[in-house]
Amino acid sequence: MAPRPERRRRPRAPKEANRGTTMSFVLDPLLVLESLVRTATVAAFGPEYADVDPLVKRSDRADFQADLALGLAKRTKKAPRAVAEAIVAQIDVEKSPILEKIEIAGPGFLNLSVRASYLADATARALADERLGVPFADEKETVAIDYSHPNVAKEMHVGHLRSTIIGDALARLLTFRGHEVIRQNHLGDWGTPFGMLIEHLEDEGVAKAEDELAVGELSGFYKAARAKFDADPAFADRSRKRVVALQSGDAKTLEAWNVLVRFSKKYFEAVYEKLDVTMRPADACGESFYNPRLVPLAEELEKSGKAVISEGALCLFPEGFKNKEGNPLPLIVRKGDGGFGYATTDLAAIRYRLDELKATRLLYVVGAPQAQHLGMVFQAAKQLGWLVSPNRAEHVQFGSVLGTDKKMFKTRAGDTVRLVDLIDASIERAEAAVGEKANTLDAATRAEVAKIVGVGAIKYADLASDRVKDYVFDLERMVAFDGNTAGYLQYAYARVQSIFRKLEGVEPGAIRIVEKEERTLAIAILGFGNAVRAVESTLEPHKLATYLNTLGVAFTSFYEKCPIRDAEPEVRASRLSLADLAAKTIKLGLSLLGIQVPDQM
RNA sequence: GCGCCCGUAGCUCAGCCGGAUAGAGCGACGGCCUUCUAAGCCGUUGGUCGCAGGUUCGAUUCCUGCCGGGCGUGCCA
Repeated sequence: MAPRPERRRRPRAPKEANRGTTMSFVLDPLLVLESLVRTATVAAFGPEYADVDPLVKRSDRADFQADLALGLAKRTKKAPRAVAEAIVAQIDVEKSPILEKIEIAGPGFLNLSVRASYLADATARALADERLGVPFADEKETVAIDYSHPNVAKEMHVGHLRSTIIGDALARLLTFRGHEVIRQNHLGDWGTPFGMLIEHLEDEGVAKAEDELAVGELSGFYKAARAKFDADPAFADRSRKRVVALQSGDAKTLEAWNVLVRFSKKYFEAVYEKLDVTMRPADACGESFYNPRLVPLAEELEKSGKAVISEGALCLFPEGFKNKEGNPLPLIVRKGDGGFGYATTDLAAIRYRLDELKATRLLYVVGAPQAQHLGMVFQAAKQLGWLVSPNRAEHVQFGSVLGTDKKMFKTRAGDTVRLVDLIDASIERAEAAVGEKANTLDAATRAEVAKIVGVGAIKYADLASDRVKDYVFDLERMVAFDGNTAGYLQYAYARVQSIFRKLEGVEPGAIRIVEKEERTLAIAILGFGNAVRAVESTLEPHKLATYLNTLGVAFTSFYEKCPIRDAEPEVRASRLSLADLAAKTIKLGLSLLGIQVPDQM
C-alpha cells in the first residue's frame, strides 16, 4: 500500500480564543429552560434520563412548553400526567431566576412562563456584548467550503448564483462561530474547450482579447471561439492540437492560457464585489491545480489494487451505487484513453483539503443533480480510508432556479441569464422603489440604498427557503418589502435608526419588560444564538432567515404598540435599548447571510 | 428499469429528530396615519398537509406502496 500521510488528530482541548469578549453563560431562555427541565427529570427519574430531550419550544399558551412527559410515559411506566407532576415537583419556581410559572396542561404538557426580570437581564447582557450573546463554537474546526466555481472564459450566470450566495453565507456564519473557514473556488480552468479559446486568443491578439475580456464580454469571446470551431475545420483542427500542447505543458500555450485565467479571475472579482461576496482571487484553486496530482494518484490506486481496470478504464467501485443492470457503478479514475475526468480531480481535491489544508469538515455547495456523483466520491474517499471520523464531507445541495413559468430560468431568447444582468435588474428595481418612497434622500444616497436593497433582495430570496427545493426567481416578489424578504428587515432596521436620529442625545437605559410586545420581542431576540447554531449544524441558512423574519415581525409589532419618543423617560430609555438590540440583531443576522442594512430607506 | 429529490391555503413559502386548534406573506374583504418612515400594523377569508395502507395513546412529521413533477444512471464537467 502506498504510504499516506498520518491522519492528524485534531486536538480537542478548549481554545483560549473562546474566552474573548463573550460571556460564557447562556442567554436564550429556551436553552436555559431545556437544561432546567432536564435536570428536574434526572432528579425525578434518575441519571439514566440525562439524555432525554425536554422538547422545549415556543408556545401560544405560555412563553414556552415542554412536551417530554408524554413520550416518557412508556419508559417510566407511569401515566403521562404523573410523569409531568414528578418533573414539576423537582422544580422550585419560587427560587428560579427564570421561571415565573409552570403548569401542567392537557395530557401532560408543561407550560412554562418566563420572568420579565430574566428577560430584562438577559437582553441587557446581549446588548453589552458585541457578539450579542452568541457564543463561539465549543469545538472550532477548519472548514473547507467549495462554492461558486465558475468557468474560466465563460460568463457567470444563474447557474452560479445559488452556489455563490449559499456558500458565502455559510462561510460568513461559520467564521462568526469561530471556525477557520477556507474558501475553495474550484474554477473550471482546464479541459478541451481551452484549445479553441486559446486559438481564438491567438487569432485576435492578446490586446484585443484583453479589451473584450476586461469589460466582461466573456460570453462573446467564448461564443466567437465556438462559432469558429463549428464552422471552420482548420480552426477546429488547430484547436485540438492546441489541447495537446496545453496538456503537454507547451510554454507559449500555457502563457495564452494564463491570460485567459487572469482576465477571467479579474472579471469574477468584479462580479463578487458587485454581489458583495467574500470570495477572493486568492481562494481560487481550480481544476488545473490538481493536474500534477492526477497521474500519481491513479498510479497509487492502481498499484495498491484499490482501483481496478474495467472496460479499459481504471475504476473504483464505491459501495451502494449500481448501474442500470444492477452492477456496481464505477467511479472512473483514469479513462480508457489515459485521460482524467472530474472524478479524479474531485478525489485529489478531497485529499488536498484533508492532508494539506488540514480541514476536518468539507462542504460542497453544489447543485442537487450532482448528488450521486458526490455521493460516490465521498464513499470512495471513505473506503480509501481518507475520510475518517471526525473528518467528514457534506454535499450542501440546492435546487434549480426557475423562471416564473416554472421552467429553468432562461432569457426569452432561451439563453442563460448573466449574473451581472440579474443583479443590475434587481438594483434598478430597488432604485425605483426607493425613489418612490424615500424621495427625501439625495441621489447618491439613494443609489447606495438601492444597491444594498437590490443585492439583499436577491440573496435573501435565495437563502430564505429550503435550499434543496427549486425556487422561482421573481424579482417582483424579491424586491417587495412585505412578507419574508430582506426589504422588510432592512426597513425595520432603518426605522430604528430613524428613531435614534430623532432622539439624538437621549440615552438608552435599563431594560424593563412590561408590555406583551416587549416580552415577545425580547424572547425573539434571545433566540438568535440558537438560530445561528441551527444553521451551523444543518447548513440550512433559511433557518436563520425564518428566525430573522420572526424577529422582524416581533419588532414591528413592538414598534407599532410601544411608542418610544413620547413615553415616560424610564420607559423611553428602556424601549430605546430594546429597539437598539433588535436592530443590532437584525443587522448582525443579515450580515451572516451576506446582506447589508441601510441607515435609511 | 433502478436511484435520489420534491408534492402543505388560489399563488410564493415556513413547520416535519411524532404531540394539544397546521403557520406567514401575496391575493380578496374590512379597519388603523394631527403621534418615532402606513415600504407598516390589526382583523376576516381561505387547507381531505398528493393518494392508500402501516407503526403509535397520538402521524403533515416515521415506514411501505402507489400517483404526479424534476434530476441522475460507466469513460462531459
